[in-house]
Amino acid sequence: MKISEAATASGCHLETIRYYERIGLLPGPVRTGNGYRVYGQHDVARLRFITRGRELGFSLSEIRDLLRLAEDPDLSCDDVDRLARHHLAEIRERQAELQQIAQELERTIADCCGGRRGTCAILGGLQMPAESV
Amino acid sequence: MKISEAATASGCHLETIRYYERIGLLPGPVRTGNGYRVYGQHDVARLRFITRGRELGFSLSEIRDLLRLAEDPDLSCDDVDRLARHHLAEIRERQAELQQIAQELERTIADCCGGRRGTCAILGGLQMPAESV
DNA sequence: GTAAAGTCCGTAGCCACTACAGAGTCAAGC
DNA sequence: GCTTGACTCTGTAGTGGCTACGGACTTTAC
Repeated sequence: MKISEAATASGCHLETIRYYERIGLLPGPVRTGNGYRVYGQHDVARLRFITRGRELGFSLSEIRDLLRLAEDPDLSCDDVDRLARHHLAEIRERQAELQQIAQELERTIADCCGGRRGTCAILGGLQMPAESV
Repeated sequence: MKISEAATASGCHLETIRYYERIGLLPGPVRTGNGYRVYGQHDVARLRFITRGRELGFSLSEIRDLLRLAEDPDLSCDDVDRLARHHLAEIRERQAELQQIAQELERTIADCCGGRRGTCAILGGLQMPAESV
């Protein structure tokens, strides 16, 4: 199939497919006589793996590791498990950060009296350094 | 004060201060005869405002808006409030996304039997497109 | 035969910095 | 006065993960 079909089949943007090839995440596919790229089911599966990994918040370099692990049948999946757990821990951390940000924002918004500039609690809150809030 | 002192006082990285100046977020300061930048308390306050806004997850362009609103005393703070609420909504959205990702990751990790590659639930889960998981 | 759509490649842009090179300046110690 | 080291200046390039564009070529549909 051609690149646009591979894009549709994998849910991956056409230009992104070329980008993945450029950075070596996707092997360069077979070409037709005119130079057009030709993809097979295996490529689509790989693209879906990458896309799904991105959706789950893995970085491309983590996905590169996962792909390598997935393609070496001699290794146990301990490394995969470790990578996934590490990533989960990072997500949990990010969640906690966002929760704190949300709470601070909510408090500041609640303090806003809707009045004039001088009394605006939102702008006032932004003046303060983090440790004093 | 010089740029390194302003950096210390504001909690903003020295190179970042120059960057903010370059993109027009911070007005170019007075210079001494030798070309060194000289900052005052007002600049430090502005830098703190920016830094704090970044900590709260506002983009630089949102912060630009907030600064403009903060500096125009004729406007009521409704716009500030609206911006903050909009931002909060985005954070809540991002939290929900992360929660879903975390749940999927946890489920996949739990399904992992720690066995061989062929039965690895983590890699298997990554093969699937999002809508089928 | 022609027009539209698809593909190619290379490059530049996005955000929010961060880092570096190479030059100039300043303060302290000898 | 001279050296040393710390500081500052400017401009540019790198990061990640794309996305968009220009200009050339090919294919497809009518």
